[in-house]
Amino acid sequence: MRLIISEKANAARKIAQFLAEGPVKEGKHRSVPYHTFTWRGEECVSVGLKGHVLNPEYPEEYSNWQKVDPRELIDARILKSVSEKGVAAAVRSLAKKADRVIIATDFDREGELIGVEALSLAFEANPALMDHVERARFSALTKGEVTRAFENLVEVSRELADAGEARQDIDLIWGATLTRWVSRAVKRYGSAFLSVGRVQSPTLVLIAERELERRAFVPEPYWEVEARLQNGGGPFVARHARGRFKEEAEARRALENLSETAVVTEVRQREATRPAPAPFNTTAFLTAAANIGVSPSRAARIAEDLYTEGYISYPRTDNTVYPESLDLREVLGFLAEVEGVGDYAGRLLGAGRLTPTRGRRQTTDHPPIYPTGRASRAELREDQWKIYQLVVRRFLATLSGPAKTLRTTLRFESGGEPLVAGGTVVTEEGWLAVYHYGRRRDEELPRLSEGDEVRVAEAELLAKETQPPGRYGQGRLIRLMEDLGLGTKATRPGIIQNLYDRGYIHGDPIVPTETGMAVAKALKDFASEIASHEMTARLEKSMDAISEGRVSKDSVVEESRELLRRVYDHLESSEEKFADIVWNGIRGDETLGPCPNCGRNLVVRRNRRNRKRFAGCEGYPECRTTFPLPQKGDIIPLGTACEACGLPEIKVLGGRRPWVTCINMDCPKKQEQRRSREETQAGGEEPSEGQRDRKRLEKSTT
DNA sequence: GCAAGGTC
Repeated sequence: MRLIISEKANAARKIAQFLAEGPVKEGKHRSVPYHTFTWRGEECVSVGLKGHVLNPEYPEEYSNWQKVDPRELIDARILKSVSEKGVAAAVRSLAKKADRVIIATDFDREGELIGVEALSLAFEANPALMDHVERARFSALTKGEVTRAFENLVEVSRELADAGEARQDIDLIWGATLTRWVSRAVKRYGSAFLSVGRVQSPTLVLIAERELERRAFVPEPYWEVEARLQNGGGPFVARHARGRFKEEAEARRALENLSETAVVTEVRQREATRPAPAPFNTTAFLTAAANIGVSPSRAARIAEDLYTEGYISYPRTDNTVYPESLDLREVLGFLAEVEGVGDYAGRLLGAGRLTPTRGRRQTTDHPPIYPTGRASRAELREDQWKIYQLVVRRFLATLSGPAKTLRTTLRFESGGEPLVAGGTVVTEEGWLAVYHYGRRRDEELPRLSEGDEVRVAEAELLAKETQPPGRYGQGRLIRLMEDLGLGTKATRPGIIQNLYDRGYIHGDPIVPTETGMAVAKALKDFASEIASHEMTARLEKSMDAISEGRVSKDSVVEESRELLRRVYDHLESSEEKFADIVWNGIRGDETLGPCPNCGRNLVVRRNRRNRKRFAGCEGYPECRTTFPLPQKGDIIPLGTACEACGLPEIKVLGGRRPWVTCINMDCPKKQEQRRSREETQAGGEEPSEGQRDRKRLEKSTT
């Protein structure tokens, strides 16, 4: 029997269907499905893994963080433990009955490594297989590609797998060694540990540096002159053509010069075409999801569910060009019955030739993300429906014509001052009709011609300030990581989520905590190698060299160890400074704001006996001011004061969603909210946000 | 209680 091993259940099933001469028999080893069929007169069994089935880890004797010197991890042996017990058992069991094995995992570095991992399980069960291994390399899960690959079997590439293994080892060695060193230096044990890694640390540094830019930013004041003009119809807004005035006096003079009327001096119209968007690859999908308020990690999770339920295609792809083999009309056929887009899909079907847009990147491993099945709102959860709609609408947009817009610019003269008004309207909807996300409202301007006179109904001076660069949203960060080669399409959402879970960042757009800022700074100062995205770039080059047989895996890993030893030495010699930086950050996250009684800081403290936390004055015992704090969830000091009582405000993470409150249980605002709750409760209505906050504060402090 | 990479 020939055993065919692929990377995932779905691929195993499809391979069986494509190759089978006759029926495919379904079987199961415990819960792992496999497929038996005949190919070229020979019995074959196709089984799918679950990605990596082995995980690198250190031997048991290194498991104590306090007792083991982290330096030992640099040279410690690395074991591979089975991480998917069920799958491993199925592979071993099937291997016993096999006389040949074909590796059919994904055609990339990790795929080759996953194949080699599976082989180690197969050989364990049946050593005779060692001389009977072949590799099927296909880059698309289509009948044509798969049959071609199986008719042209090649050898497993030990070099390619080695490249993957070098990546694994280096990530574990650096990650584990530095995570433990930092956690020890700062004395953060248990769940409070501080993590460090090749991808997460440079990502944290990106966020921290943006925050530093914001802090260093000096806002400059400027003034604008805005006028409300009217010509019979509704009023519209025009601004002084100079835009930003740096001097208030100049702006005021311009404002005062304006007369009661303005005369049109120029009417300009410009047409523009907005081409339909390219098909979804993972990054574009995650970014679009983030823009409609679904975090990348949640979007990835939901897409995975929709994929396994058959609603959308495989969600991890770099491809932005639909393959020839994709039957666009068939997809439109079932979309014609989907709520909200049915009519649109029907019209596309009836309109004749379909010309989908194409993105820059064309790969053949997977198609771009597109809908594969009809769904109704009733059968999906609300967030699943939102994501399904996004994929469906994107697909329809890629088959639609461009949108056309008309930009009108009106110039006026009033009391010798030039004014300008602009507005854009959509003249031809095209794809915008179905893909409405982030669509701007039309800005209508009245139809005016040169020489027309309008009334200046109102004019005012606006005092503004230049703004610092914005914080990264999660979608923006995903794109930035891709540009810098950090992480992969499959891991980026998780990496970002980790930064949240470790207490390095919060909010969206992303705000680093003081601890996150401090860890980023300390790593940059004393272990700059792990703080830069260039480590990944160099690793990629080394991995190419390994896979091309130019260098050995061992020499690359050894060289990396050597570098880490030097980094480690430097860290050890700067341990105090390193720890001080991070402690300062941690203290920053525990500083809530000024004490109302003495002006010193209120900080998060714990009761010695019951370990419960509270806000206490750092002037203790001179000042004995305290306030209760919620016991559950992380507390983020906001640095703001409650407008009602003046006490510090905090954000509490954990629970279903973060909530913001001041630390004062007797705040007049809360009392006000409690009163209105009593009133509305009499009327049988929902309690408001503030009342729930009060309840939570009370509950968590008792 | 370490990382990052697959996949559910």
